[in-house]
Formats: sequence, C-alpha cells, structure tokens
Amino acid sequence: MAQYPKRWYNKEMYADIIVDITHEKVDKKFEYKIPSHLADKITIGSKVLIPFGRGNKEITGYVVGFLKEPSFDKKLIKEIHNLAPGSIAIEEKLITLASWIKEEYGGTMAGALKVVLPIKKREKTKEAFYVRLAVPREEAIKKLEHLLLYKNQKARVRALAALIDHPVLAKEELKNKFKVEMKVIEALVKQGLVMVETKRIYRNPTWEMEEKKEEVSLNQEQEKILSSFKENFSKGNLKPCLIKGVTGSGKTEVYIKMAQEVVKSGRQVIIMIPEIALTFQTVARFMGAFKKRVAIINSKLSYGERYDQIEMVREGKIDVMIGPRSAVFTPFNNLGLIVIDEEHEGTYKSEQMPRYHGREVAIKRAELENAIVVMGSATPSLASYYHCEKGDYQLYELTTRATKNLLPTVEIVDMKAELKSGNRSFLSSRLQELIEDRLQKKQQVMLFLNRRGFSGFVSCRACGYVMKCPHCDVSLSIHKGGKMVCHYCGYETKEVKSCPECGSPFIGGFKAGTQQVEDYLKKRFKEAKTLRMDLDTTREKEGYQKILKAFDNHEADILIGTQMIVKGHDFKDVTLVGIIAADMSLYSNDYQAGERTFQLITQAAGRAGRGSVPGQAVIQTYSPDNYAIIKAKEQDYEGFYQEEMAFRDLMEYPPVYSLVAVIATGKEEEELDLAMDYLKKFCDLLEKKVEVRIIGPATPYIKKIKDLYKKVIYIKSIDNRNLIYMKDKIEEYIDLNKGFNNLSIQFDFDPMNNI
DNA sequence: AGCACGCCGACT
DNA sequence: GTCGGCGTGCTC
Repeated sequence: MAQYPKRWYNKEMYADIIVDITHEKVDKKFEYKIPSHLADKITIGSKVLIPFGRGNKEITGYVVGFLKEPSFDKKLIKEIHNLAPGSIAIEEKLITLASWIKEEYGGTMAGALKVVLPIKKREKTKEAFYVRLAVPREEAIKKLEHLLLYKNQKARVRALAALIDHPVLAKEELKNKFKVEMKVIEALVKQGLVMVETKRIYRNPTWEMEEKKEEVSLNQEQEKILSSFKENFSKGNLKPCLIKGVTGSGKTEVYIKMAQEVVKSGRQVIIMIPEIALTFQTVARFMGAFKKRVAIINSKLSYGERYDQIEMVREGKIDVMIGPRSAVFTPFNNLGLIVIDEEHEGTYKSEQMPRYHGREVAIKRAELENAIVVMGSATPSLASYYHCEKGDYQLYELTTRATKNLLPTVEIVDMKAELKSGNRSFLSSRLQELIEDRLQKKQQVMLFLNRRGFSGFVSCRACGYVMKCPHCDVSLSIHKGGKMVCHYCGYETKEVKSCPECGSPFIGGFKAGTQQVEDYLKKRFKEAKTLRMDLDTTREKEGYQKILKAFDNHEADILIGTQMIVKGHDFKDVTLVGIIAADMSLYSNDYQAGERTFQLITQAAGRAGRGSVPGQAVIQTYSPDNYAIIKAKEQDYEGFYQEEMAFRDLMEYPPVYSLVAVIATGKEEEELDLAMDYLKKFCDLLEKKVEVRIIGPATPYIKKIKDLYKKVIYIKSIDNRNLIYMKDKIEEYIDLNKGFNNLSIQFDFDPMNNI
C-alpha cells in the first residue's frame, strides 16, 4: 500500500499532474517543474494552474505525485504557474484518497479522480445545446443543393442534410452520428442557416418527505454500545466497529444516536446504505432527528439535484449525508463518522473500474480524516468478522429484537424426499399446508426465490448431488453444447446423463423463476391474491415502492420475489416466509456461495414475525445437510463462520488469502487468447519472485458480452501486497506490450460475483 | 477537450 | 498565389 508522507518531497523539483480535462487522450500524468517559490506550498492533491498544449493555454490540474528526475525530455518540461485560487483543503484529502484507490485497485489516476471528486462547478452552467434550422425547410434544401456543388463543404452538407431530416438535433448527436464539429455549426449559424438553442435542464428537488418523529429510547444492549462508542470517539480511539445485531434488533436507532453525538461535536456524518434499502422510511427517521440538515444522494437523482446536495454540503448546511457506495466521497470538511448499514451487501463493491470496495474506502477515508467507521449487519461479511477476530475491528453485539418479540422458528424441508413421494411442484407439502393456514388466518406470506449468483449448476433432483470442480470445489456450470466448465481454472468435462452418486437420470440444470412460481400459486390457491417483485415488475419508476405499499395495505396475501424483498422492509402481518430453492445460490460457481446462501436465508427468515405474532420460516432445499443451510436454520452465525472459514483457509480463498481477478476483454477471441497466454507466462515468471499462485486463464460463464470476449486469470496470495505488486507489474507489462493495445484489462480484488 | 498544423479545393 | 474549410495529431 503506497503511502504519501506529507513532507518528504520538499526538495523535489518535478510533479506528476493530472490535467483537468475529461478525455481519454489526456487521461495520464504530465510532468511539470515546480518553481522554487511554490516548492513548500504544493502537496499531493494541490490544484494548480499549468500551461498546456501548443498555445500554452492555462488550465488547472491536480498534483498526484513527485519526481526527482523527470522521465520526459527536460527541455520540453514546462513550469507550474501557480496554485489555483481557492483550492480547498478538503479536495486534497479526497485526492489522496483517489491515489490510494488507484494504488489499491488499479486503473488510471484520472479514473480514480473521477470517482472521488464530486461534480465541479462547471457542470452546473453546462446547458444542453440543440441545433435546428433557422430558415424554412425548402430554403434549406435549396441551400443544400447549392452546397453540393462545392467539394470543400462536406461537413456542412452533412449537418444540413441531418437537420432537414430531423428538425431538432442535440449537439452531441450531430457530433457522434453525423461527424459534425462545433465549429461547422458555428459557421452555419454565421450564415444564418441554423440556430442553436440552449435548454436549461430544470431540477426538481423534491425533498418534501415527512419527518418521522419518534422518541428513541434504547434498550440495555443498545445503550452499552452507544456509551462505548461515545467514550472511544471522545478519546480518539478510532478503531472501526462492527455491530452484529440480529434482524430487527434496532441498529438504526443506535446509528442515529451515534450520529447525534458526532454532530453535537461539530462534525459530520455519512450513512452508507445498500441502494435498494434507501427507502423513504430510513430517511424519514434521520430527518426526524436532524431536520433539514440531512441530504440524500443516489443514482436516481439528476445531475442538478446532486449538484445542489453537494453545494449544500460545501456551504455547511448539511450534517448527515445518506446514500449508497458513492456517498463515501461526500466532501464534508470535518467528517467524524461513517456508518455502513448492511455491511455484508454486495452493492458496496463497484462493478466498474476502479472496482473499489465501499467498506475499504470508508475505512481509508476515516483514517485520513480521523473519523470512525461503524458497520452493522445481522450477517456480517466473513471479511469483516475476520477483521474482528484479528482485532482490527471492535465487535459489538445485539442479541435481542428491540420490540421484544422472538426470532422466527425455522425449519428445513428436504425436497429430495418430496420428489420421492411424488411431489414435483415448486412447493413442498409442508409449505403448502402452512400457506393454507395463513390464508385462513388472514396473515401474509412472503415467498423468496433465491436466484443470486445463479449460473446453471448441475444437480441431481433425486439425491441432491452437485457436479463440482475437482480442483476448486466450486460447482461446474453447464454450457451450451453440453460441456461442464469450472470458471476458476478452466477445467472442463462432458455433461453427465445420470447422477454419478446415485445413478438417477433426474440430473440437470435447475430452472425456476418468480413467474413460474406465481403461475403455480394461482393454480394451487385460487382464492389468494399474489404480488410479484422482480426485475420485470420493478422496472417502471416507483414500481418497487408501489408493490411494497400494495402489499403493506393487504392488497395481496402472498408476495413472491427475488433478493430484493429481503431488504429492510418490515411488514407486521407477515408471519410466514418460504425460501423456495435455498440451494440456488449455494451452487453458484464461486467461492462465496456458502456465505451468500447463509446471509440470504438468515435475512429472509428475519422478515417473518416483525409484528406481534411470532414468525415462521421454511427452507426448501435439495441439500438439507449443507452447513450453510443448517447453520442458517439454527441461526448460528458463529458456527457458520467457523465452518466457512475452515473451507476458505483450506482452499486458500479470501478472506484468509487475497485473490485478484485479472479480467481481459477484447473484440478478437484469438488475439485475446494469445495475449492472455503471454500474460500467464509473464505472471509465471513473477511467481518465482513473490509468493503468489497463478490460476487460469479461464473462460467466464458468459464468455462474450456485447461482442466482447472475456478471459480471466486469478492470482492468489496470503499477502495482499503481493497482489498489488503483481497488479503494478502487469500494468507495466501491458503498457509496453503491443499485443494488449486492443484489449482492456481490469483488476477485481476479492471478486464478489462470478465473472 | 481544444488547438495548431498542414493539406486541398476555390477563387482572384 | 492566397484564403478558408476540414481532418489529424498532440498536449509534459
């Protein structure tokens, strides 16, 4: 991990600078000389004015590093003019954070800066440009015919022809689709043929949410955590904390109290939540405590709305920012606390370069700003719990539900036995019986179909046997053409016709969707009203909220859904939760399958019995003996953790070992294969120098997306620093090697989903 | 991105 | 010759 001590570079003469132009062509470091009068004023993160380009136009740039000797021709190096006026200290810290992200996760500095820096002022005044004809259409056609006589007016012809076809065109469209540059349009404007309209994009800041006023009183367990937090915070003991609290144990109340404590001392708070859980109810509770000093940021916000939120933060009008992963970059100037709710959630990991993990970035940012991180979950990620065990994090526990009602009772149904007794439907007779009962009692039911990470594993419906890779102990995925493939090491074998364990012919890929389950329910329980919640039914705006509201109002008796129904919604009349195929995530083809299954079952079961009537949960599975399922039934996190860690340790998987996926994509399959073979050889050479293990190259489950082929090399090491070393070397190697010119390489540390 | 350079056709 | 439009390539 690269460190940037604050003063060692005082004697240095040159600086690496990222120019403030968002374009791939200039997406790299430029070397500048530091004039002596600025020598002790410039730090990493400084915003500086530099001459750039042939015309030496003065632009701004960010200092990201220092050099004793430039690698560029000394005669061509220019001098930094000055520090940019009004460069704020807070951005310095965020840029330091960006350089850490670049080091830790790979990619370009400009890329990391883009992730970290909030919207700049310029964006606000940026208006949308539209071009339309300024003369009648007939006249334009005449003019076009006239222009066609010339050979040197091609761009104007293109522009005019396009505008004759389409009355209004956006500037970007003209540029990308018709290859018309702005200066051509300007020329046409001068001739009076076209006109440019600017349209202001109006924002609608609709934060007229109701505050939820509640007198928060904490129980003993909650109080204990709070007072310990207060003491640590005031003493500057800033070790990250993990609150492991059973579902419904009242973590949010604790967060609110902690936040109030921090705000009281004049500092600000970031609340990170998984995007899907950013509900109105959560926000309303914080607004009850902090009134209008709460802001929200999420992907549904327009640029303008987002800009307003950040502007309010800058002006010191906001104390608490609530938002998903990206909220960690909120430019508070005196950050005191970062809360990460549902810490185990996969959405904290970015899917794009740089593929940072929100939790790790939060901890780094807190370290830079002397703030404290508090995480919470009913089912902590193995990584975090492992940190607790090693003493990196402070562990707190909440063992009782805040409302004093009991945790749901959980039972397992063996679907193999169902098959044997002739029931080939989605629902076991036990679950059907219980649904019947709840329908009679006018209580509600949630059915949960676990499709996360589902990737076509092959299992036996008679004995539950699952085809696995002999080398990696992850399930094999079935491909078109009947091959079964391991996506870690590339191991391949032919499809089996009968189960190698029991000989049954009922072996094959597992297929079930929410739609099929709903259809079945409608047939089986004719009198019941059902609601379905999955990607299809929530695509429309507010679709998600609508369905939840409808269910809350008892417009349906049964709610069927994928993982999205698991998170953060309390329906007090739900007394039965059915988990239809608990195995689905268990046999997804990556090493985190067990962890995810345990989390999903525990969280799903936790939805039952949030009101006064005790809840019940039924787990349907073909693998009733699997420890993830048994431990979830017993609601025994500790037991699960021990078993799962033994597996990770044995197989050398995270969090015991570090793992990085080097993902290469390219248009030509052969070119990609060849390059990856070279890269593999290069890695093998390094394997002798540092302690790493190279696995692959393997072909991912979906080997081609949008005409891009994909290949992956995995690298494992007991020490994450070795992987960072490998990443740096690989980046150097692909930079020098022409064979990688048409390929893109991404690094994914501790990859979350199957690649 | 934005600018200068240099090519090429049109016009005097 | 010279002017002006337009594509290209470079920026420490």
